[in-house]
Amino acid sequence: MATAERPVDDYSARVLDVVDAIPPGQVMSYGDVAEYLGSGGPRQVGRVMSTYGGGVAWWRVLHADGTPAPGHDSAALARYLQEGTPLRSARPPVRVDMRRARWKG
DNA sequence: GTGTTGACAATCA
DNA sequence: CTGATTGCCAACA
Repeated sequence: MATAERPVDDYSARVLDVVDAIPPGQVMSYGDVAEYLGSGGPRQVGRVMSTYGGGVAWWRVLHADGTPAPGHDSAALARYLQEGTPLRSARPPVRVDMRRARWKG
């Protein structure tokens, strides 16, 4: 086997897979991803994102109130404007219109 | 085994 | 909007 791809855990792999499946212009909250997986909780998803999130569209994963991750709100805003994500506030505090941008698998 | 912390969520003041 | 509080789950010292 020699398939030593990402030594990521099974749970982390699922989280990354879901995030990678989110289409542009759409977003999911940490709790939504956790619920989608049916295991763990929003905190586990957030922890996975902080560890392996660098390989996926982390900006498509935000808080339940539509605010992007900390330290990336500026970068995330640029992505939203580029992807055409429905924003409620186009300037800090950046807020995404979860009512429309919320994606379900 | 216990206590603290965390890219959370929801509610109340 | 800020702060406090509770619930949830896992990692870490």
